[in-house]
Amino acid sequence: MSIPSKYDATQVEQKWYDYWMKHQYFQSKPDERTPYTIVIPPPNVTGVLHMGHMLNNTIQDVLIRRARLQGKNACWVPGTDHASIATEAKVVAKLKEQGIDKNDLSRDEFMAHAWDWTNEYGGVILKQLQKLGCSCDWDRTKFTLDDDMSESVISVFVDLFNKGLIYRGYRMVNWDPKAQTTLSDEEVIYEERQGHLYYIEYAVENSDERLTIATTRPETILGDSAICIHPNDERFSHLKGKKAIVPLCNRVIPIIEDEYVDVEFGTGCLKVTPAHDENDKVLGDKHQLEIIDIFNADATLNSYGLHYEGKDRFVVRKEISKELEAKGFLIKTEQHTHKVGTSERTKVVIEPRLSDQWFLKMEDLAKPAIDAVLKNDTVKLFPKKFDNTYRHWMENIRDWNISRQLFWGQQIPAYYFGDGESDFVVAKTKEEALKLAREKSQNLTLQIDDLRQDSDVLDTWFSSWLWPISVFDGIRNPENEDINYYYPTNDLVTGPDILFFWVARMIVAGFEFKDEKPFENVYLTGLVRDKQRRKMSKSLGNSPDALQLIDRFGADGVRVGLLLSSAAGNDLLFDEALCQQGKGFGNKIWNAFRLIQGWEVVEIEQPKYAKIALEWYASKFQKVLTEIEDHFEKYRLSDALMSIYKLIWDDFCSWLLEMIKPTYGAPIDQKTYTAVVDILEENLKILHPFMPFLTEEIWHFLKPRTPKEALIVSSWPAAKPINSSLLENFEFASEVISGIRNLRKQKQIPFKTAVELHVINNASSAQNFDDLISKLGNISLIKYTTSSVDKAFSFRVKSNEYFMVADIAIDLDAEVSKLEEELKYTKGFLNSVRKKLSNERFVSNAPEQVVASEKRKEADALAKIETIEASLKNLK
RNA sequence: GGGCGCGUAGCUCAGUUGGUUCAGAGCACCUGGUUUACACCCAGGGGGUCAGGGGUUCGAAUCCCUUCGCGCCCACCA
Repeated sequence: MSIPSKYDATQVEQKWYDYWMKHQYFQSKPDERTPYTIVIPPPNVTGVLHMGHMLNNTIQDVLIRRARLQGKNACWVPGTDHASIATEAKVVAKLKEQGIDKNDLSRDEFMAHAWDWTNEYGGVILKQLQKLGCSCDWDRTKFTLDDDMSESVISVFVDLFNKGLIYRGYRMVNWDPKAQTTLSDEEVIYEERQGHLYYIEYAVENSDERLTIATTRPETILGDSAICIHPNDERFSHLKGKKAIVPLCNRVIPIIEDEYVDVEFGTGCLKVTPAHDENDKVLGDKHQLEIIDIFNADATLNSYGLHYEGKDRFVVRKEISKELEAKGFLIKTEQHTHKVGTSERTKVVIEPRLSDQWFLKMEDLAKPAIDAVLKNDTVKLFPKKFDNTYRHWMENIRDWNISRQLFWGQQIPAYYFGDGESDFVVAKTKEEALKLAREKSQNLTLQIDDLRQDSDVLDTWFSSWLWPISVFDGIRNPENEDINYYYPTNDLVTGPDILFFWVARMIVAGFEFKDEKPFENVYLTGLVRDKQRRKMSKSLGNSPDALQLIDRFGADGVRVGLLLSSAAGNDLLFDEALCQQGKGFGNKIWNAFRLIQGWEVVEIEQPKYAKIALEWYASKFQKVLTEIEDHFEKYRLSDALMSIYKLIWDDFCSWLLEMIKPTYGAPIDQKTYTAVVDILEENLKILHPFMPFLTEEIWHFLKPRTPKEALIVSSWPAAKPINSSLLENFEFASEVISGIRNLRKQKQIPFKTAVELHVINNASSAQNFDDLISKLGNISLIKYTTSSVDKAFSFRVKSNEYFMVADIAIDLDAEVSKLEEELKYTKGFLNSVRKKLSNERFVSNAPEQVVASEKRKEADALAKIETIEASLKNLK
């Protein structure tokens, strides 16, 4: 089997993904092992892979692959979300291109189109996740609109309704006039906008007086049903009980009093439009005002709009302000900055609108979910700082508006049987509904065709909040094998932007429907931003094409690039250079492997330096392994990766391989070779979760393996004892080697010129590294001595002094001034230490060990001064 | 307006309970090195009043106060 000199990711990655699929390593069925379960945050079914997904799913794959290596029954459930409004908006847009207006279609016709679209584009993203290397159990792929998933949703709705937690309400909701549906509060994005404050005069009835109000929305005066003043505002007290006349439509409205009015703002006098503002609605209810809705569903004006009927709200705003000005009602206009709610999906300004909606009471449901996260630590958020955000939201939770005026989703299972809106029943099926309706109406002649199902569908999140339960069919069959085995799941990896939409609600659903948390840990990733800190988005065009990145750097390279700088919860400033670094890392390992593979192995004695080097690496590996475990424990994946990166690059390649490497062309002994291959294998195991393809490729090149012996299902290295004195001694030896290299560079002594090394004051037990020092420093002789060496370059490591004897002329003056410089610094250092030690309060207050360490510093400094002075004497 | 968090090397960030792993890492930068796995490389190096000011302490990047700058969440005054 010939080994290519360059690693070609594009070839290799597809090969191994196919191999993994073929041998079904991703599949999971309940068995006697401990389960480790992740449910994917289902991406939108029509979505395409973007940077956020890449980050998110790389993290999940790292976790799942590590668990698999640890011998757990790893199960990663993939799937997609029907994303009601987002998908429906896309379908509507596509139909429009074909000249079809959604409003001309029946529900069934529209759904047919939507399913066509879904079947055509849906799941593209799942294929893309495979390119990234995601080891999901694809046989378990779920879609939130699958029949079984929908059944679970409907059954939950019925259940909550029967518990009295779901109710209908005529409420002010966020209306998206473009999508013509309700939005949840979370789907409304407030943006700071430059607007105007219009000052408009209203005539007071039966009087010459005029009253000025300030508004940002002059078009809504047509829906005014009162003027409101503050009861204690003396400027207006004479108007109490009087009436005002709305300009243009000349409607007579009462002047009411309420403490809600802020006397400082505008004119201190407020117009009340209960149909179009939430606060005004509250006032309207309190004072029993008429509700005048002046808008159609698309935010054009209706018949209350007089001659503006049919025109858009913003057109009317301009025109009506002109008309008001022309007729003398508009006194002035001021610039005014305020926040405007816009639709997350369609970007249009949302319209507060009164309508009949379905709500879920949240307060009681939220209680166990609050305790789980904030009191019992049953569910842990990483990083912990999100606890506060979570608390704030959960403790101020509001009822959840779960109905949407769309087609794409689960239709609300409420059936009306009379003329009125209040004559309805809620049931899982139409047949059951009929039974209930007959009972309720006492009308046994009711037929199935007399039932009208509510035309709204459920909010998308009303299906995804069940995700960790419903993917295992735990709603319909609460005691099935899967749900009992896999639930609760272990880790959830998602963005903090859906902490409330989704994470919090899943926790609520978990306790309500399973009496148990849905997952133990929540890893909240950061948002992926570009180098200018802008959020990566389609509209900005600053998001790189995910698949193109994989083509250029390999999935392994991209995975490493993403993880290198993504501490949990911190935003990630994506930079392609990091993918390049990831790819470069792969190349480095590939070449280390080629080096090892190229050696001629013979039965000769193992050199001492190789034995000690291998012993050292064994301990070093263990030390780093415990660090890595610790990082994983804390979900610090980028730290874990960086530890592995440094272990492999620095310790394995730069130190170990250089130390054991035979001279060019020479063979290597069998013992060392076997040991270094074992070491490489252990390295591959811990790297595999991060770089699955490259590691699997090398794994199979190292030895012939059966499918059962594939790296993906091998084993995570077990912890072994660490020889820490060996590590310390190596540390010392490596400083000596650095010292030699440093001197060589300074004095321009090339490596191929062998030099002698004389050591005085030997205080280390690192002597068994001498062979290595000689090898890596090209030292012909190491001599332990008691006196300074004449005409030699020197350096110090701790209290040892090293003299490098080379056959070249030395610059005495330069050596002297170097030593004098060092002497000066050391004396200064000694002074500062002594100053501290002479401070009585320090000596009496500081812990013993701190004082002791200062004393040690003092002694070390004194010794150092002594040796420097001796050297100087020698040189002069 | 209410709440939370941040400001450490040119960049991105570590830095647990104040004290020898306290000033660190990766990248970038500078210098030298190509017959010998890798120039996607090797070796060496420079670089920070820990945002500013004040306080507590024997001792502060770390605790407290304050100023400045930035981010996020919640509520939204017409």
